[in-house]
Amino acid sequence: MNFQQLRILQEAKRRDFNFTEVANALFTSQSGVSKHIKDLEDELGIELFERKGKRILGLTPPGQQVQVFVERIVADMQNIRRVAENFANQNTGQLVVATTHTQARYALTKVVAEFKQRVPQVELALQQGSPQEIAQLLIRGDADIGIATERLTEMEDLACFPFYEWHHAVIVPNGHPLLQVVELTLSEIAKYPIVTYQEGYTGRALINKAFADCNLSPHVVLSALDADVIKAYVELGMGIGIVAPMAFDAKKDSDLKMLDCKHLFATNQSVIAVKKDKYLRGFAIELIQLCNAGLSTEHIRFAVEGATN
Amino acid sequence: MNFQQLRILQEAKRRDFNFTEVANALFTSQSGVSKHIKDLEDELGIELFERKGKRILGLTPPGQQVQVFVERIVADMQNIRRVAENFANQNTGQLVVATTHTQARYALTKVVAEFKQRVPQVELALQQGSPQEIAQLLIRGDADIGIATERLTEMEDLACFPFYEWHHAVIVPNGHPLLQVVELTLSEIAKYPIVTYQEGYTGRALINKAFADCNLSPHVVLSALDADVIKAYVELGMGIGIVAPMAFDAKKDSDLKMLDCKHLFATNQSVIAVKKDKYLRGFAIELIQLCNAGLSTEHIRFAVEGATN
DNA sequence: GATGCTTACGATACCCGTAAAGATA
DNA sequence: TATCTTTACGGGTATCGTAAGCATC
Repeated sequence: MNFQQLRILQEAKRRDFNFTEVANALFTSQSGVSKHIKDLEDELGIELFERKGKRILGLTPPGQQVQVFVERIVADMQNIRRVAENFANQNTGQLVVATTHTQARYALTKVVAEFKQRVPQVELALQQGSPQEIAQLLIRGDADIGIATERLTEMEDLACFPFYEWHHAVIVPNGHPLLQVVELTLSEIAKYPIVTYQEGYTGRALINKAFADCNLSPHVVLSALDADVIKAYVELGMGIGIVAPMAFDAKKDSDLKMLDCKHLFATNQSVIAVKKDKYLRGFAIELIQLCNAGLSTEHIRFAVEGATN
Repeated sequence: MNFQQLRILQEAKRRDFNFTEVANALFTSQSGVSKHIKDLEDELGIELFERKGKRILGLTPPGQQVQVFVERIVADMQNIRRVAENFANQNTGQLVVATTHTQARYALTKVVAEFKQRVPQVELALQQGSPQEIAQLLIRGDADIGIATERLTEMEDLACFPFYEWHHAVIVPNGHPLLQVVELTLSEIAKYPIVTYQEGYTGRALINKAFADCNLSPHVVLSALDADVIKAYVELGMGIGIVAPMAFDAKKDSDLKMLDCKHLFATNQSVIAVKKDKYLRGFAIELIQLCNAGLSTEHIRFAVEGATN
C-alpha cells in the first residue's frame, strides 16, 4: 500500500471511475493507474471496483468502506504539508476563499484589503460559486475557507463561525409610488413585479418564506445571481428589487432609493465555514479573525481540529 | 512522502527517539531510518526532530503537530487492512481483548465460550493488564477491545459501552465473628484487618472512598491483583477480604462465606471500551454484543466511527 | 470503430542494507 | 571508549511510461 494508490482510489471516485481521466488528473499513465489498483486489490485480497469485463462500474461494498479512510488519509497528508509550509514560510502561500458574489463584492472588500496589507505575500484566490458549490469545494479540500449566507451550517463536515447578520432591503427607482407608503408591508411590496436573487443565493429562501408565511405569491419577473444585475434591471423599470443592503451605495446608485425592511424579512446569518479536521495555516486564521474579531485562535483551532475527538 | 517514513516517525516517538531501536522495531536498518527522516525533512522543508549535533532530543514544534496527523494516517491504514480482512475472510482473524484479571477470570468466561462457539476460527487473545495499561494498549492500537471497571470512561479517545454493574462483597473464613453481626456496617468491617485489591484495580478506589466518607481508616494488611490471591490469604486467616462477588463460588470456596454489602459500597460499572475511529471487524462487534445484548451493530459503529464528524 | 482497461517490457529512480566516518556522553 | 547518527555506495526492486492486446459500447 502506498500513497499513490490511495490518491488513485480517491481520484477514481471523483472522476466517475474513468481510469484514463484519473491518469491525466494525476499526471501519470493509464497503465500505471490500472496496475496500482490491481496491486492494491491483490494486497488487500478483495476487489475494490465493481467490474463488468473490462468496464468499471463503481465501488464494491468493501471498496466504499475503504474509500472513507482513503479520503481521510489523503486529507491528512495535505494537513502535514500545510503544517510544514506554515513553519517553513510563515506568511507565504496560497489561500483559497470560496464565496458568493455578494460576499466577494461587498462584505469582503475591507477584509481582503486589510488581509493583503498584513500578509502581502499570500496569494489570495476568491473562488466564486453557489453555496452548494462552496460546500463541495470545502469538503473536497479545494478551498480553505468558505463564506456564504446559506446552507453551510447544515453540513455535518463543516465547522462554522458567525460573520455578520443582515436583512434584505427593497430598492426602487426614484419617484416610485412605494416611496410614498408610510408603513411598508409585504402585501404592499407584492403588488409590484419583483427582481431578486436566484434560488439558493443570498437568502432567497428567506424571501420566499416571508411571502409564503403571509400567503402572498409575489410576481418575480427576473431572478439573478448578483445585486449588480438586479439593480440594473430595477433602473430599467422592470420592477422593484429585493437585495442585500450592503449592495446599495447611495452615491453610485443615485437613480435608486433603498427602503429599509428589517421588520419584514427574517435575519440572514452570513457564516465563515471550514472543513473539519483541516489544518489551518496561520494566515487562514488571520483572515477568519478579520471577519470576526471576537474569535480567538484557540477557539477556531478547537472547533476545526478538536472535533476529531 | 511515503508510508514507511510516517511509520518511522510514529515509532521514533514511541521509542524515545532512538533510531537504532526504531530500525529494529520496523525490521530495517539504522541508516535507512536516518535517511528516510532526512528525506522527509527535506521534502517538507522543516526539521521534525530537535537535534544537538548528532543526538536526537525530541520533536520540534512543527514535528509535534505533524505527529498528530501521522498517528491518524497509520491508524487509518490499519483500518483499511481490517476492512479488507473483514470481507476477505469473514470469520477468521485475530481479536485482542485487553482486560483485567477479574474480568478475564470471572465475567468473561461465558462470553468467551459463546464467542468461540460462534466463530471458532478467530484467534482470541486475552491480554491482561491494569486499567491504565489497557487504555494504553487500546490507544496505541495494540488491542481491539478493552474491558475493565475503572478509568476507561474518562479517556477522551475511547468509546465506552456499559457491560454490567456490581458491588463489592466481604468474604470471611467460616466461623468469623462478622457472621453474627445482624446489620453490617463499614465501621464494623474496619475493625478487622483487610485483604483486598491493589490501587487502580477492580474498583479499589471506591472501597477507599467508602471508608474515607465515613472517616474510617481501615487496616489493609495485604493488597493483591486478583481475588484468587485475596481468597487464599483470607483462608489463611490474615484478615477479611473485600472482593468482587463474581469471584466467590459457594461450592469451591467452602471454607469461606460471602457477606452482601450492596448498601455499603458504591456501584461499580464495568465497561467495554474501543478506540474511537477504529474500524471494528464483524466478530469484534459480535463479542461486544455478547457482553451487552442491548447494543445494536449500528449503535456501536456510530459511537466508534461516527465520532469522526 | 472508438473508447477504455489490461498486460508486457524496458528504463529509470527509489529503497534498502553494509560499511565507514563523525559526533556525543 | 561505547553508543548512536550521518554519509557514502552498490545491489535489488518497484515504479513509470510506451506500446501492444483486447473487451465493451
